[in-house]
Amino acid sequence: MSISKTYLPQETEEKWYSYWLKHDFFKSVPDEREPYTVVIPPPNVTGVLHMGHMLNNTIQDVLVRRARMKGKNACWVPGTDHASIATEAKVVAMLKERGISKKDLTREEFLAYAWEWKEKYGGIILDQLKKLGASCDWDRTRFTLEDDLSEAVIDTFIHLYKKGLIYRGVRMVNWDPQGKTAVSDEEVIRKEVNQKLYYIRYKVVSSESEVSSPDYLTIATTRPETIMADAAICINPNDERYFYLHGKKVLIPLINREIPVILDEYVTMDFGTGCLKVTPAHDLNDYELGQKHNLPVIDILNDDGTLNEKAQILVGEDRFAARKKIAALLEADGYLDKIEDYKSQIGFSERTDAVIEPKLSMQWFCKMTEMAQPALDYVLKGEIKLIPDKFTNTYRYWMENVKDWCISRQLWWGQRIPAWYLPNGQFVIAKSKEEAFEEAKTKSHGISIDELVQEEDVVDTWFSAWLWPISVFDGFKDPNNADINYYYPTNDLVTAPEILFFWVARMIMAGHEFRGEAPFKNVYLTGIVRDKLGRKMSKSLGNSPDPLALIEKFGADGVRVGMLLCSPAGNDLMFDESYCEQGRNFANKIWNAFKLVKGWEVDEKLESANAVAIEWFESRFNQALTEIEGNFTQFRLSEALMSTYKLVWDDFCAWYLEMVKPAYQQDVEKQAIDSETYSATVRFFENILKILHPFMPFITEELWHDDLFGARQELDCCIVAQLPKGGQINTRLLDEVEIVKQIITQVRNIRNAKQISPKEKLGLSVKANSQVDYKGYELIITKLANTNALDFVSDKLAQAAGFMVSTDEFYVPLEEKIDPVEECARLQKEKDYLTGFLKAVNSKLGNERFMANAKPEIIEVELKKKADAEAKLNIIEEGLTALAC
RNA sequence: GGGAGUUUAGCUCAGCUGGUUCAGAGCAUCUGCCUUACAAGCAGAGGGUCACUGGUUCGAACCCAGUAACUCCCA
Repeated sequence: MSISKTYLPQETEEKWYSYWLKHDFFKSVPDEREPYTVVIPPPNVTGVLHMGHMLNNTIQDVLVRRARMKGKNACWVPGTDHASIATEAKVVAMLKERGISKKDLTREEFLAYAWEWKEKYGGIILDQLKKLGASCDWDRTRFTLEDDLSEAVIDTFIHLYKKGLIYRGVRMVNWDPQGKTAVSDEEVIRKEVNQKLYYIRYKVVSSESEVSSPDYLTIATTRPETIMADAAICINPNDERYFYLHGKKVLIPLINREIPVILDEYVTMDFGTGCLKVTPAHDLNDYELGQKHNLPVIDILNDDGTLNEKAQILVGEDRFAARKKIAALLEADGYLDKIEDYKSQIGFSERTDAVIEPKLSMQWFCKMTEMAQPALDYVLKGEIKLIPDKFTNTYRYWMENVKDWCISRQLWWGQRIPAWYLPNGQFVIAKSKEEAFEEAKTKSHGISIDELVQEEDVVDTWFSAWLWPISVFDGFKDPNNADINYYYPTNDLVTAPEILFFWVARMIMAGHEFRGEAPFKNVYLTGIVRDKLGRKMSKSLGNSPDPLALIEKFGADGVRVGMLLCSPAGNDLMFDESYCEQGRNFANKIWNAFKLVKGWEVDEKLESANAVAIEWFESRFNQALTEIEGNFTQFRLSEALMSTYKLVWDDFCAWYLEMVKPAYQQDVEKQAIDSETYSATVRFFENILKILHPFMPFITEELWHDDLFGARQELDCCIVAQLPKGGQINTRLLDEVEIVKQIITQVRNIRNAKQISPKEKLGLSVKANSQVDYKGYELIITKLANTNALDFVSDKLAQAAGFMVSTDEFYVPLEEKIDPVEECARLQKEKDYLTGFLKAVNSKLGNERFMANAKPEIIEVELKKKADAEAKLNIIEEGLTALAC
């Protein structure tokens, strides 16, 4: 291995990913080990990798790799989602470019194009994940629209229908006039929009005798184009202004249709004019009001959002064009009172961005209440943990107020609903036309199979996604197969909080319904990746970096570290390239530490001089191991990474390696080192590679195979190495080394302040008052602070820069005179601080209520504080006296 | 309109049961260094009214009430 000056990711990533694949390290088959299972949240099959995926999959890969290195049988199942609306929209757009309209195609022809599209673009996102280092078992790659998974969808549909949980009904749905399909509430994005409020006069129909009251009323609406669908005008029965309207009828302007005035307290008296036009076909609240008052439903819109013949006027116009035109018509005929600006929330389709139209239509629904209860219980009882747990509240609220799920979509790209209609309008639910025919015969004698017509609609994409943790293991086709029995329930699910409800919650329902068991144990909810300014990264804003370009620039390891550094659990993360830069720099640091060790040559004749340093790092490593383990248990991944980062950079590189590295020898190619230090360092390095591997798989695998670590068997790889087990932690040693570090820092400080070169050796005298045996640390101190051997003294040194660490006094003799005034000031400052500190401690200890209420260990701490401060203060006093300040 | 969350250094965040030597990291900043692993680096330093106001407590970044700003969810 040639050692370049910096780490070059491009040269290693491809090599090792292929190597891992070739040796089936990602592959999992059931065995006697404990399984660790993760199913990927399947990305859209036609999508490309964005920063959200990067974060999500980095986290999954870290968890999976760590589990693998803990001896578990790790299985990460990849796959893609057919994403019916999004994909169909893309296919329609592609066809349009080729001059083909969906309208002119049969279902089969369209699907052929769609599959062609899928084959062409379907694998892209998975290939991108490989660049990131994702250790998925690619042999298990599934697709939500493949035959087996589709069959599972149909079977569950039939199962739920038979159980009475699926029904067909007329409902007000969110209609996307551009996609020409119903979309779920979750796929509607509400945005505040500037609108106009039109005040329109309706003529009151009156008998000739009454002329005392105004002969019209005024309503306010944002949707004048729907007046032709009005079924009534509603007023609040308590509204004194309108008592005269009770029992009256009015005429709809322009078309002069007569509609009644109805009374309902639903109407807010102080909004608009207090008169509400009731349009049951085009507004959810109006629909409910209409049901209550038995009003007719007049739907004046076509599926594409144009007006139909029921509107009588402006037939064929788009709803927005019609709005403008009707305003002009009303104006011309004197029906338009005024127009005001008005802000309100409007729903937009998540997929097509079209304004959602509330529309009554016949749809298929899945009842939720019954399934929601057990799904809620899993979370409330803690059998499924949401991380962070603040989401538990939101989850509960949603599950307690769950609405039936509209599962039909007016699309072709998806699983077609297994309903067959008879000529008489009845339908049967069956897996195949033949089975449907058998059942149809019992309903309608003499029917022929050709008369059966299958439902045109497909099911909502989530109706296949909710089965994912079961269907990827063929749990429907073969409910007792070895895989499902072994891997299910899975362990951790890593996903975005945005889909907690329409995916996670429903998977829990499906898990309970079809397996009687929750589908996973932990749900780790990542934040949304935002840019530095806090804006969500999106294609339209153009603020999302290209993930592959980032990998190109900083290396996959660097990007993985970068993603994790800024990703506290559940909080959004403000992504910035500089995090990846930090990741890259870290990789480079590891690389260079390796270069240092690589440059050593064992000299058997040398005595080991580093026993203390070795024992210290061993303890420090074991301590960090415990911290890291704790962080992982709590899913604090960025903290686990930070602990690892500091262990490697600070403790290993900045302290340990500096302590043990051979002093510079001129004209020597390889630095000589004793065998004990060498083997300990190599062992430490190997352990460091192990704990780094889940975060930085490529560089660690690369270094793992260097002959520094001896000859490796073909299958002896870092990816399957077992994480080091914790060992002894010598806390006294750890504490004392902290003191030693302070001494070194203080000496370096003096150097800095006095502008003395690091190359110049200094003297160092110790007046030890504590129990610390500095003799044992002498080598470390003299080496890192570049001083002569310690001079143990019993008196203060004049003509020296002094400092205190704990209660011990240190002096660095200097040639230049120490300014006694300056020295006095330094001591005085320290004395002032300690006096104040001591005062606070004493007042605490003198407080009866503190002594009565505080826990004994707290009091003990305070007593120790007091003793330490007093001891230190004494020494300072002595110093002050000696200087005669 | 209802609900949830957030607010700690220039930035991103820790701070776990209210109690260790005046609140901690990382990055950024400043100063000095191209010191034979690393300038993608080394050594050192500075930086805080813990959003605000009150309360509880011997003791509050932490508990309670209110206020403000921001974010998200639901209508």
